[in-house]
Amino acid sequence: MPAQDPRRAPPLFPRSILAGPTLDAARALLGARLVRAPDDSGGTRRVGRIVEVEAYIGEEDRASHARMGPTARNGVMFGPPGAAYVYLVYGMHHCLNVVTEHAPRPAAVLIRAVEPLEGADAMRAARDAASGRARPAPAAGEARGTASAMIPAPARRYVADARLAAGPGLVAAAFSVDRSHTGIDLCDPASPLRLEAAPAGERTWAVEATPRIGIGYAGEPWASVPWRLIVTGSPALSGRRR
DNA sequence: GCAAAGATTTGCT
DNA sequence: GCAAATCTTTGCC
Repeated sequence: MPAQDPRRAPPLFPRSILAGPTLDAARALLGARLVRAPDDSGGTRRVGRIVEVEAYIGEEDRASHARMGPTARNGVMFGPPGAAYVYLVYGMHHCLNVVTEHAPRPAAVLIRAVEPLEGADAMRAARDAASGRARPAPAAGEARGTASAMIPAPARRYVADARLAAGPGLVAAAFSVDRSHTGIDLCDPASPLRLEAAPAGERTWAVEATPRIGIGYAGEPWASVPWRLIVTGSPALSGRRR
């Protein structure tokens, strides 16, 4: 089989899929790549394979942030597909969503877990930064601004590469995503954070559907609809391991 | 203007 | 297995 031309542009994730029904988009996002371009927060490119997502569909979905209509927080959900929607939960964790369907219908897919493929070290550093474990050294008198001086992170429990982004808050932390990313176009190859399609020929994977996590307040049927989709058997799925 | 809960993660009991 | 950490957004007075 011929080697792929390395100069070829990365396979973009098609916006047309995100513009379609949200459950179809969610299914298609499994296996796709979440890509973080190199920047100040991490010197290397970070890439992860999406293995767990949840769909939030329409104003009628009582588990969705769109349930109370457009607000300052959720406004981007009512906009065009492909935009990032990032919010803060529990006052400390960020969650990354991909906006789906056509404006003004509000819908999005929450990226709950990815399998690291590139840049695991940068992901570890970003997690430490997000959790405040590695802090900038205190300014010493007039010699301020030595941004490279960092207090080493205290010892912490070992985390396997596959578990670095095994949860929605961890995905955002590992990829240095926060609310400032809300509204950026995830289908634009120039965006610092973007989606890419899985390489052609990558083998297919089994998918399972389960109820969504942590939305019991929504009541039925919303609490039970199987709108959480996972790649069967992935070591990077959210939740505590046995 | 204030009180309550949240699309989570972690560490300790 | 349970509770703390932490702050924005929403709901009600």
